[in-house]
Amino acid sequence: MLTDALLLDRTPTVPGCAPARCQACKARGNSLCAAMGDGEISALHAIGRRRSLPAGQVFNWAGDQNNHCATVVEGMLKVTASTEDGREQIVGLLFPGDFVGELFEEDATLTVSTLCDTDLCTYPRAAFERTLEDHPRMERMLLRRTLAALGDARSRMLALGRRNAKERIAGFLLDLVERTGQPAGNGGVRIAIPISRGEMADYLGLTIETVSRQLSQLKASGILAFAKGDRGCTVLGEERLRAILNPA
Amino acid sequence: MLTDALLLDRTPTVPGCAPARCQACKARGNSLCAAMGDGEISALHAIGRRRSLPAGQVFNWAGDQNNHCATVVEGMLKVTASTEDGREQIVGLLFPGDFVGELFEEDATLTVSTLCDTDLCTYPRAAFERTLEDHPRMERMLLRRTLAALGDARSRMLALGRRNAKERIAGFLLDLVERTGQPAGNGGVRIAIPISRGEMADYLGLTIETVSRQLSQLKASGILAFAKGDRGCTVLGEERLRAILNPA
DNA sequence: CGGATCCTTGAATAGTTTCAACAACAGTGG
DNA sequence: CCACTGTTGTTGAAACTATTCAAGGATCCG
Repeated sequence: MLTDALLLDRTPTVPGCAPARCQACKARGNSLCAAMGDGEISALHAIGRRRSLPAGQVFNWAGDQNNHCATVVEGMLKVTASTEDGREQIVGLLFPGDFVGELFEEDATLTVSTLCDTDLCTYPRAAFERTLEDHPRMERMLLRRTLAALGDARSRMLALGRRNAKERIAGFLLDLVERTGQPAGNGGVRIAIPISRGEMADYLGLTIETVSRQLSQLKASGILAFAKGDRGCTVLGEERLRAILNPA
Repeated sequence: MLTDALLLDRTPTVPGCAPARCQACKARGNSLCAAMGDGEISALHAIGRRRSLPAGQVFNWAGDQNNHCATVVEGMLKVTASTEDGREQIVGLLFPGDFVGELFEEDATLTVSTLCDTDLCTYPRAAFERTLEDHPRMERMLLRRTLAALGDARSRMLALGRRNAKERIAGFLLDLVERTGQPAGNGGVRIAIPISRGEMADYLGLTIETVSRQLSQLKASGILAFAKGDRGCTVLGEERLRAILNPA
């Protein structure tokens, strides 16, 4: 699975009571806020501030003081861990509605940065943690999300520890099919690849060159179709991808 | 194989004060139960059953119905994910006080099994989830643990995706120093290696042979000392291990 | 147009796995 | 008691996979 997003428990809202910004928020339906009634939500609204970041910007550096957390309103972010000598591993991707930040930690251990222009609803971490205490439904929602993220992390550990390059690429593409797949005219599935080759490599624990070579091979064998400079592709052989991911 | 040695403690609940079983529980101090007062804890006690498992026993198979969760009272377990063709990756280790199980999932995706003789306090998952709802302090404790497990998983993703064999071994040994290290006479640190070479390999995403070779090399270079058949070793060069883990 | 970034491809290299053999040890049963 | 078997760990050699190093093409934007 590619995403931490979890759709559940959509509390019906009563129009007219929630602050205007929250009412109009695109992420409201599947963010932590979904757990809050219109009355409750003003507690979060009171401490939250909207912030727009351009693509490629860092929200928080590993090692810095961990003062802020946030909800993704629109856009995408990556969470990266790195070795001292600069090797990077993307340990998570964040989509609208996802929670951003490491709670209960004085210093950040991970770097969070935007993959495209992104809107966030940010909160001071301390204030957010206090709000969490007062709203068990929100805490429950966060628990479920965290459990989902943990499940995700564990399935990626299997990929990083035990799958070869071709299998990792196949798994990644199949995740994208699930998340962004749209039927294409020729019976294939059109998917968006929202990140660069370099970021794919950082996500999959490979090098840029290996990613490029594997994609070229899939193209040559007719499983995949994509044009140069195209951030997306058409999956023509979904079944064959599954066969690669799970060899006999 | 031995027949399933399964011991059930059916101590009746004593309302009002902590049940005797819980009072005497070795894990009480650092498990979820630590969040509960003596009165509260009887709610958990009411649904909990003690269970002893011998080493090498499976608590729950991936794919099976996910009906039970537990707290580790004594012993150790491993959580493994596997590919369809049988490659295994240990995605977590569990120690006394740790929570066992995947909440809010109908079917288990991971296999949990004992690494040594282990005592658990098991709960029916549904009943546990209900109890969780009634006890926000317990839920908060579980959230913190889950966040910690996620942080752990992410640092292991970095290791699996970006570190070579020697670095993974060094990191693993340093973790053990932190967790089980005892000063040894000669200025070194004595650590227990609680798992077999094969399990180390499954944990680190390597093969048995590579683990064995790397350990032999560390021994040859005087960083490590261990005898054949010894499930433990003495770290003589902790600083040199750190230098391996974080090369310039 | 020039420079920067991203992607692709080739050749050589290095690191890990695979395959194979063997030693040490525990438990089993004759 | 001793062979027999299965498990665990070690070591060597060969094979393979992914990385590293290197070069060139494509695209975008000033």
